[in-house]
Amino acid sequence: MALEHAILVSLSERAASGYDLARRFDASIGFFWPASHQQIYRVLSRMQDSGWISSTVQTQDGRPDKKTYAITSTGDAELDRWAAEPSNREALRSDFAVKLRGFRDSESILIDTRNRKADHEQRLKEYEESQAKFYPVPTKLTGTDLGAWLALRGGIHSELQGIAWCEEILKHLEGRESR
Amino acid sequence: MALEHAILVSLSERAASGYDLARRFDASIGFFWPASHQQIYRVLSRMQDSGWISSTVQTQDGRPDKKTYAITSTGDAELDRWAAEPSNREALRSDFAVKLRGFRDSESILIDTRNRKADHEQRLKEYEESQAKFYPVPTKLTGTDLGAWLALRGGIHSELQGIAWCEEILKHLEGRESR
DNA sequence: GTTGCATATGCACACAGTTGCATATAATCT
DNA sequence: AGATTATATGCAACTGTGTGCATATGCAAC
Repeated sequence: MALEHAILVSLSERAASGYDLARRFDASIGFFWPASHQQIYRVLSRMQDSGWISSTVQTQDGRPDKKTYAITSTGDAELDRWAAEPSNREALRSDFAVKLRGFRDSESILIDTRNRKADHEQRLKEYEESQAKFYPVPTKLTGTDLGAWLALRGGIHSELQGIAWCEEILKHLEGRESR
Repeated sequence: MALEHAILVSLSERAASGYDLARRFDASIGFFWPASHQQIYRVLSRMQDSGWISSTVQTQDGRPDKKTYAITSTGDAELDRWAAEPSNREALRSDFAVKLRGFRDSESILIDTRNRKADHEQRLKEYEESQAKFYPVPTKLTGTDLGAWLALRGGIHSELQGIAWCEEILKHLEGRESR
């Protein structure tokens, strides 16, 4: 029951179609809650049935028709209810950690680790660009912007941690190899 | 397709019953791949059908019968195959980050953040105790032990990062409140 | 003696997420 | 003219996870 709320958050910022949301999920909210367009369309129908959102069909020229969804007052109340509810800690669930724990082949772990590190660095770069672009003066932020910035900070912390871990692994495994 | 492999890793260390595995998952492998006993029993059946594990029933006195599972050579081969396969990066999926991003009520976020911080600290303590107990001299570790230690290091990094994030949030939100 | 806990195994339903497929318009590129 | 890309929406099947329920033994505490 959290994709619903991620969508509500996104729609509370601005009304959007399923397609728009799918793109937003690829770029911003999706950093913290990834979702495919199929999933988004399915959940949007469900949310409309619950009365959390309403839709209007727009005819566009040069493009297919577009169903734009907007948050309703019921949806807004639900968002309030959810925000007040304590969030439960997401469990760590890492394929890679299990693989490390099993430790069969040092070579494939090294390759994996280097790839992961590059991946973390790439993501970190995206986050930092986003931070520089949207929140250049963090001390002046208030309300929603402050929250969004702090969420982004979480992403940045997470990538930095991932990189530190990879470096620690490389330090210990590459050292062993060369000996 | 990863609970299977987490179980294979665990069984490759020592044969076990579903019940044993459930307890191990609560304590060690489960740090990186949580699983309930129901899920474990279900997957064990599936794995036996695939020939990855074999079982023997043991009659115990004073306790219900026990089905002990051991890894087969097929299972070992599967573990090798899986270890060589590149692991895909687990996506960040955080309810809390979405809530921050939405930022409705600063008070409930503060409560949430303090709880999360305490939670991270608790988990960190467990990891550090485990580290002190099982891997007191990391530089001397080799093979499986080195891998298990590096996995644990990942957990430690992750908790430290979580704590740092919480502190950053508190710094910014508590500051705002008092003004 | 009965309540609760640890041991031990499992079914069934619900819900969430992934993947593959399907369809349609229109602009741009080759 | 044909291919690709972007816009736009959705169904269906499968897989994985979570939650509740069911059952059985035996020990220890109250």
